[in-house]
Amino acid sequence: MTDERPEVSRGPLDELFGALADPTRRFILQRLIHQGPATATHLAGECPTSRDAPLTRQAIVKHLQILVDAGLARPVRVGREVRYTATPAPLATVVSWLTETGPRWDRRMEKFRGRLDTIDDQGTSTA
Amino acid sequence: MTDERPEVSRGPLDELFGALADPTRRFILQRLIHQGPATATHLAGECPTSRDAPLTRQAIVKHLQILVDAGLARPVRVGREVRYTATPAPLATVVSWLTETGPRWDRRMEKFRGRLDTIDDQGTSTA
DNA sequence: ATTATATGCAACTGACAGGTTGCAGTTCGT
DNA sequence: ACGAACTGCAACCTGTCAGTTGCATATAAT
Repeated sequence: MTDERPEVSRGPLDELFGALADPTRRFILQRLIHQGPATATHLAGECPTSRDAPLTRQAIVKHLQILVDAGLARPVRVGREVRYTATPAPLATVVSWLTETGPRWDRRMEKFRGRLDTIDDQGTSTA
Repeated sequence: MTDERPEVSRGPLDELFGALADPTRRFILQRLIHQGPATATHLAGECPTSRDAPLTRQAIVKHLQILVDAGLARPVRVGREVRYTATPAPLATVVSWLTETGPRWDRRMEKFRGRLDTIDDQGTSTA
């Protein structure tokens, strides 16, 4: 009982929103979802940089780690390479927060909330 | 057209997701939405801190500025005080991105996308 | 065995975010 | 007019984030 205040969130929303706050991370996530799993080395050659030089593999690795920490991706070791798979399920948490945030939104989106729970760890089968 | 690469987003999504990535900011936003407009000074006394000391007014002001920059709040001067009002309309952009991101999500959420546009624009007009 | 490819780890840099303090300028109330 | 309350601005501190480089290590192919 040392703590009786509302206590600032500190939940997964910080990691989720934080992960999505970076354009490179959003690019990677969409890339993994739409084109399937890929390795950090491979992604390094694909990510747009807004500069002329491409991003380093290590930079990508760090971004991927943040996505993994947020629960949005999962590394799978295949021989000497590590293949990252998108696991977009936690996005439902974000949508959930958004729909609970607006006053009229609540009215408008209430009926969808139940369906969002049916989203699974699909993204792309690990195979 | 000197640029033929996909060019990393750089859009409002960075500011939107970035604004929502902080628990204090989420608290303020919800506070403004649910309890109505308030001044920075007033909010300073309400925000949970996870520490024993409350946040400074200046800290709140900075948070509010970030929300304003993201289009999620709007300052209204009333005499000597500045009352901040929530303008949650841009959240539709976030939901929109989320619904366009998943493959099956698209199927599942496609029918809602049109309705999201009906959320009223209370203050997105920075111009 | 040797070489090429891919990941893992650590140190380092530059920039920005969150937060504080102090002070100056405005507006309200009496 | 005078003091109280509120906002605005600027400097400053600290930690974290994005990104890089260099090197070590593990696996695959020949």
